[in-house]
Amino acid sequence: MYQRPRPNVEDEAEDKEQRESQAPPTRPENTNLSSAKTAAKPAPGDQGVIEVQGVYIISVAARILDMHPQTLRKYEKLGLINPGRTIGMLRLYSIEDIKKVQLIRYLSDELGLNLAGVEFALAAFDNMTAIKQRMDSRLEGIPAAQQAVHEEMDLLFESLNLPHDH
Amino acid sequence: MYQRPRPNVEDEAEDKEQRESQAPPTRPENTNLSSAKTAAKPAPGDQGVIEVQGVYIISVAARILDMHPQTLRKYEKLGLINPGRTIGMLRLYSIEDIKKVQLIRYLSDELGLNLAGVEFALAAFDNMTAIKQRMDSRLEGIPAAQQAVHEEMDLLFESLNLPHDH
DNA sequence: AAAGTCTGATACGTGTTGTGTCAAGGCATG
DNA sequence: CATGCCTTGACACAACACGTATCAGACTTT
Repeated sequence: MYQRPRPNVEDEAEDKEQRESQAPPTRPENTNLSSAKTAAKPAPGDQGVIEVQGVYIISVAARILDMHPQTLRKYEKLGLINPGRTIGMLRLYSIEDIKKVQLIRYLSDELGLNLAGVEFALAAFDNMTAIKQRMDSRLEGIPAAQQAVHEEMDLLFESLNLPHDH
Repeated sequence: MYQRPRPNVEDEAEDKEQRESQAPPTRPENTNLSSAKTAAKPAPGDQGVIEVQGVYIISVAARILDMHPQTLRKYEKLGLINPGRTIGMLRLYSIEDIKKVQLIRYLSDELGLNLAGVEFALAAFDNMTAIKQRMDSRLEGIPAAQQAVHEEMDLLFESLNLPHDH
C-alpha cells in the first residue's frame, strides 16, 4: 500500500545525503546525552559551532506533543520525520522536529489525511519551497518578477490551508 | 472528519459560480438524453456551439472505468467530481469527468491517499495551475521570466508524481 | 410498460491508524 | 553495578474509512 517517497526536486543537487530517512538511521559520530533530556541550553564554554537550541528525548517529546511515543516511532519508520540520534542511538527531537509533528497532526486530524496523504503533502510543501527558491534565484536581476513570483507563491501556500509556519 | 473544501485561489474572480459542487446539483435548462448513452457524436444539424464530444450515463461510465456506480455517486457527493445532468437529472459523464475519476483512482490506489487526501491533492493541482497562469500573465512583458517560471512550475508538477495529463 | 436512474439509508468486509504491550538488549547515571 | 529509560521488532485491538452492495419509492427515457 505504501509507496516509496516521491522524487524530490532537489535531487539533482545533493545526492549523497540521507534521502529523507527511509534508510535505517546510522550512529552519529559525536553526540552524547547529558545536556539534553530537558531543553539543553548551550554550555558556557561552547564555541557556538554546534548550536543546539533545544533537544528532547522521545519521552519528553511525546509529553510536549501529548502523543504516544510509539506514534513518533511509527512516523519515523514511515519517513515522515527524521530526528537526530545520540551515539547510543537515542532519538533527539529538535524544535523543528516538534513543529513537523504538529504539522503532521494538523494534516491528519484537521484535514483528515491518512499518512500516505501526509507524506504527499509534506513532499508537496518541500517541492514548492524548493521551486520558489529556484525561481527566485533565476530571476535575480528582475526584481519586479521576483516580487510577482513571491506574492503568487505565498498565495499558493495559503491556499493549501496550512496553519501558519513551514 | 471531513472539512469544507479549501479556499480556492481563483475565488476573488468568479464568485457566482458552482463553487466546485458541494451544493446539490440543479436541473439544467436544456439537455436530454437520446444522443448520449454511447459516445454521442454531434448531430449533423448541430451548429457546433455546444460541442459535446462524448457523454455517458452512469452505468456506461462505470463500465468504462470498471467501477461501481455507487462509488461514482459517492465521489460526487464528496465534491470530487461534478458530472453534468440531463433535464431529468441523469448524470452525464464527459471525457474530462472520466479522466478525473482515473486521476482519483490513481491517487487512491497507487499513492494510497484516502479521499480527504485526494480532495487536498486535487485542490493543490487546481491552485498550482491557477497560480502558474497568474504568474504568466503578470510577467507578460518579460519573456525570460515567463520561461523560467514555466520550466520550474512544470518541474513542480512532475515532482508530484502525476501520471501524465491534468 | 419496461428498463434504467434518481435519492437516501443501511450494511458489510477489509484495511488503516493510534495506541498498547511484550521481550531481549543497550546506554546513562548515580 | 543497579536502576531506569531507551532501543528494535513483533503482535494486538478498537475505531474508523472505503468500496461495494442492497433496498425502497419515485422519476426518466425509450
